[in-house]
Amino acid sequence: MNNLSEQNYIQQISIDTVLFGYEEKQLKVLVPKLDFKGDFWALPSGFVYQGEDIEQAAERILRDRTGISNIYLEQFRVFGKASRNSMEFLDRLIELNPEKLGEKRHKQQEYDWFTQRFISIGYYALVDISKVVPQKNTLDESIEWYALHELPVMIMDHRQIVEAALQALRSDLDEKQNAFNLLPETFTMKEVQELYETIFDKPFVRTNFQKMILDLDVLERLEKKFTGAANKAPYLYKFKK
Amino acid sequence: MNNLSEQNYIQQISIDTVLFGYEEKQLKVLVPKLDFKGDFWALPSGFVYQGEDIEQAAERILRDRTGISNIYLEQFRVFGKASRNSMEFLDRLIELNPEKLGEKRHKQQEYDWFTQRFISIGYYALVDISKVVPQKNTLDESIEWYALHELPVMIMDHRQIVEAALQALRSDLDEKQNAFNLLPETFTMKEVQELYETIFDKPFVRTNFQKMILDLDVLERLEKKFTGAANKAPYLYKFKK
DNA sequence: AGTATATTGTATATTTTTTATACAATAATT
DNA sequence: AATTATTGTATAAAAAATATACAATATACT
Repeated sequence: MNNLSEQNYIQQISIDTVLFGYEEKQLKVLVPKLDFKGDFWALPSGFVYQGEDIEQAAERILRDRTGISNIYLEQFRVFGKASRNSMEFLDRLIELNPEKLGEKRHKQQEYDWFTQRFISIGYYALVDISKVVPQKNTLDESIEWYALHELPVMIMDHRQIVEAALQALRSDLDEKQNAFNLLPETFTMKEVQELYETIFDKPFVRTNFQKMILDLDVLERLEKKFTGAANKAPYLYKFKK
Repeated sequence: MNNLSEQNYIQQISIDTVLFGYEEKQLKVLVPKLDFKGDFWALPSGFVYQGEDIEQAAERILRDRTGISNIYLEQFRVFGKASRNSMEFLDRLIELNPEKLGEKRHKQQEYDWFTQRFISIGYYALVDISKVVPQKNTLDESIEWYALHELPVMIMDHRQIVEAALQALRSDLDEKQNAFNLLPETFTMKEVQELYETIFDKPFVRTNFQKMILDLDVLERLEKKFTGAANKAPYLYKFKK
């Protein structure tokens, strides 16, 4: 651990991010695994510098893990139960990693900082998964995309945070057209439909879906995409804006 | 000021509440005025105790100002700009109230606590305005309901917080039926319509509005209400649940 | 080259929902 | 008993959502 307790962070506030990507007809979430014994997976998280907007902090946390800026971000909820702290998780972490973390008392200051009760601001983010090269940070053993239905067991309430983020994403889709942020630069209508079917976990009727999306008037039609398949080639579209 | 800096509050986190009521066909907001020279109006605000859920904190803040519990509450957004602090406001407050607040340096600790950069969690709440007897707290000169269109100039970004709360209220109305929390125990359909027209600032067609509301299937029809007017008496309804 | 096949784009029919209009019921007043 | 202003409900018209039909087409297969 770095000397987090000495850095210029706001105390007791954390940012937890749920980064969604879309690949192989599945919604995926970027989840780092901690470089400690014991299989600990946690959402990309961080803290807010004194001179930093909370949105900047969320951007920074994601930029550090993805290498890309200008990620589509939405603040969706604050998790503020008094019982919300990492004491249980940290005790187990230390118990399983005595050689690395040493005796509690030798790291008391650091330990105390971490076991404070934290109020966490939840952000979800959407990316074109092909643009991201996941970046381990110093605490990570790995960082990988996990399909939503195959998420590993996560620490604390991180699983519930993912669930709340998914609900927010679905709900936002009614007014915002943010789903297109999950797709590559260009895509076919079929790909859009598969994405929507994945997000809402229900089928759409092809012809009406096509009309509905085109009526949104947010797509620009490009050239055709010839795949070599023995059928009519679909048009490519891009999200205008 | 009490010794806020010595109390067991989480630092740099505040709760700002926008309490909506409905009276005389107007949406109103409960706004205390500070008991200092200089006309300072601020939203009912407060801090979070170490052992307290953020929602409990919001409830407590509103209970203290209204005397009632079980207020309908919704967390709607976090305001977290780095530039968000009360320094400007406090400087002016002290400047205008030297006899009461004394020299800055004599209250340095208190002053420092207040001028920290705060991240504020916004809650809006809905009440039956007739149930509330506004309670001044020790810092208030007055506390009054102000029509949304006649709000006094408020400190810091509190006016924008009200605006964001109103937007959230409107947006939530699509899925939740929380508007009924603004009405008294029983009400006529006309009163419901007037409330909706006030919230959305647009007219509804009476017959279709009535059907729409009844189709929600959240109202229970009671006896008629005889007002003495020379026309058919309307039914009273109550919000079931 | 001509036919077959799977998919795509669009048009149209059908159903449902929303909005507009009509009208009977009724609580006082005259 | 007729009059008036509202209320409750029914129905007509318009719009939106959903279902169905079909022509266009990129390639494979004969």
